[in-house]
Amino acid sequence: MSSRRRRSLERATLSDVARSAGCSLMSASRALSQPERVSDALRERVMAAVKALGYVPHTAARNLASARSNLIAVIIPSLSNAVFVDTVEAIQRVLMPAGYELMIGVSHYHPEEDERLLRAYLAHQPAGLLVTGFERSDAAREVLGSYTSPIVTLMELSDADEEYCVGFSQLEAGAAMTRKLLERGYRNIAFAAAQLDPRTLQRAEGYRQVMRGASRYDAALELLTPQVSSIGLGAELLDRLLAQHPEIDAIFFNNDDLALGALFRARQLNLAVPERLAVAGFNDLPAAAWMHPALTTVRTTRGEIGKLAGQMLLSLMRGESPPQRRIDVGFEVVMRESA
Amino acid sequence: MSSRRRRSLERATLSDVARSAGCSLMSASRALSQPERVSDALRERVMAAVKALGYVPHTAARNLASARSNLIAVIIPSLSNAVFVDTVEAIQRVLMPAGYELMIGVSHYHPEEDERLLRAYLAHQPAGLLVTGFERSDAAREVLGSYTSPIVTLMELSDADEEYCVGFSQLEAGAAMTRKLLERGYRNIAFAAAQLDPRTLQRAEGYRQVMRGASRYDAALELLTPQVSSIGLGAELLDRLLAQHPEIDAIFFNNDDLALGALFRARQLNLAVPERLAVAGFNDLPAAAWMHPALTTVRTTRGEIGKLAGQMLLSLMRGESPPQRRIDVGFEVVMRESA
DNA sequence: CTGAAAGCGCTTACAG
DNA sequence: CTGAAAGCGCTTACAG
Repeated sequence: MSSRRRRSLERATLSDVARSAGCSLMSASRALSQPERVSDALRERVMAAVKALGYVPHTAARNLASARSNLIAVIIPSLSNAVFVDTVEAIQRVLMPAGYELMIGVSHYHPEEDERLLRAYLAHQPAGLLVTGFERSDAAREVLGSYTSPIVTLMELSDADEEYCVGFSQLEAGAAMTRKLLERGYRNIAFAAAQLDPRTLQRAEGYRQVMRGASRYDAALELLTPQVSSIGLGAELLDRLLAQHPEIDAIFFNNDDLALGALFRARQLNLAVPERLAVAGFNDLPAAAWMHPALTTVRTTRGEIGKLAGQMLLSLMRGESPPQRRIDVGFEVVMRESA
Repeated sequence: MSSRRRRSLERATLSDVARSAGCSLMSASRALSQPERVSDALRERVMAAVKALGYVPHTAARNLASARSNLIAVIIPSLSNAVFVDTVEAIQRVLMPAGYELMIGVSHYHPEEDERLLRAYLAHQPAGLLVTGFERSDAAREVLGSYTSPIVTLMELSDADEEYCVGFSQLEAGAAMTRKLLERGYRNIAFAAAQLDPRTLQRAEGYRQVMRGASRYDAALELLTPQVSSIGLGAELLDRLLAQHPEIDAIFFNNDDLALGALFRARQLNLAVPERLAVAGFNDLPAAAWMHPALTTVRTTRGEIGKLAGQMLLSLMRGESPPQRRIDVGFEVVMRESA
């Protein structure tokens, strides 16, 4: 009668089901959650009532009452980047069959967004949390501090070795590609990056260390821009780098989108790749191998990262302690035609 | 004392906050949700307690008590397809500032997944629902039937005109590109598609109608495969089509990934595009314009779709009736070099 | 401006 | 195998 009652008219509750099945609320509850602990007759009556009323259980109420949750929050910086899509898909493939539901939050590489999402998602009491990388604002860190369920970090490896994480050394990957480029004889190797998220900067640091080690480091050959990565931006970065430093003989791009753009631009400019200019990328997206020349890049196993992180979280949520706190999935430098 | 109590030790509740602030539970509640209706002194004490205890409100409890929800469920078939990523991003941009949170579900083009997601998400009592297209299983339709909050359908337009939807006529888009190809003088135009979701089939139907109208329809030139779209598959479809029907002078691909693959393959085979074979795609992904030859394709405004659908949902959730139930955002045939 | 009580829809020990 | 009661964390009318 009160306006609160009105909702019951709109959607059936468990107590409607119980009434319709002629049993108590809690028998109805049990028939649904532990069907084997209930008589066949009761179970059938309840199921019939569920069907007749179109009953859909109220997850939030269930979670609240049971002090459990089937929600997993995963926070990634971007969905436009295929790397994270692959990771999320893999996570979903292991967590969904286990009865969990994913809440996917996209921070767009903004620390404030990251914090906002963390706050919003933790307010849902997720059973587990998957975050990308270790860097976050103090406020975000504080929010995380009050969270008591398992957390697994994606993409990066903790130095501290006291956090659960699945990833690879971004610095090492940046270093490895730079080393290869030097081995191939390139001397004036530029590094071009956008977005400037922590992983990009770690790769840049890897590049820097190797270039310094070879006494070839020149800060002017580093082009870092906070803009969003895109094919068009890659083309633009190529233009800028070559205009200012025609001596450049190779460019190592922070990701494949940028490198693809550079390859397209080189073609427009009739620049011979890799003879005049070598181009390398990062991630090995599907298009990389198909380009002409085929793109030299670093292959990352994000599917593996998602899968292993999902499994680690699963075992943590079961209260087990996983064999390893930190899983290094590695990476692979793939030399193709462009460098 | 009981094991139930233990949770309170782990995370602060509103009643902990109230105790710490020396006020009633409901004053604390009010201080948080309607800060202006509370004295400055009280507000400050409550805020201090919140901070000190690291209190995070329990969204599920709030939603349950208030019979409201800040959750919006959106169900899309894929995240690997940039089209849906763009759509979701746009939706998020309008709904998030309004205080809503997105639950993103990916059905992988499987009706059973679609149904499962619908069931799982509706169990969270979302304030609104965004779904992709109209086709779904009977079971899914039944689940939807019990849902009483607003629903807006993305991508397609309803014939019935009794549903809320934002999209464009996929059939018309397929027809328009086919017409253009005929105008350009191509005669043996093949249609190649993967995934075979409803929208793909509608585009195929558009192609069919136009080809029939021109008395050029040949069922053998339609290559439909349920496989997942990818660049590699596009290359493969080109091979198959040309092997069986060398007379083909143009291929209209169901999406850009496929068309890109065909362009790459054509280059490997030294096939002149468009002289020997014209290639057209669908969606106008970023790479399309950069290819060589640049890809002829159909530009779809998924950002617009997401934005308008989000706005429509917003006004429906406010109880308003939006000016239009059905918004046609159209499409644009973009003729470039490949056809 | 502030508070006591009831209730959101469900589950969990505890009895029988 | 089944049920009455209490409680999950919060908000909502209703009083004062």
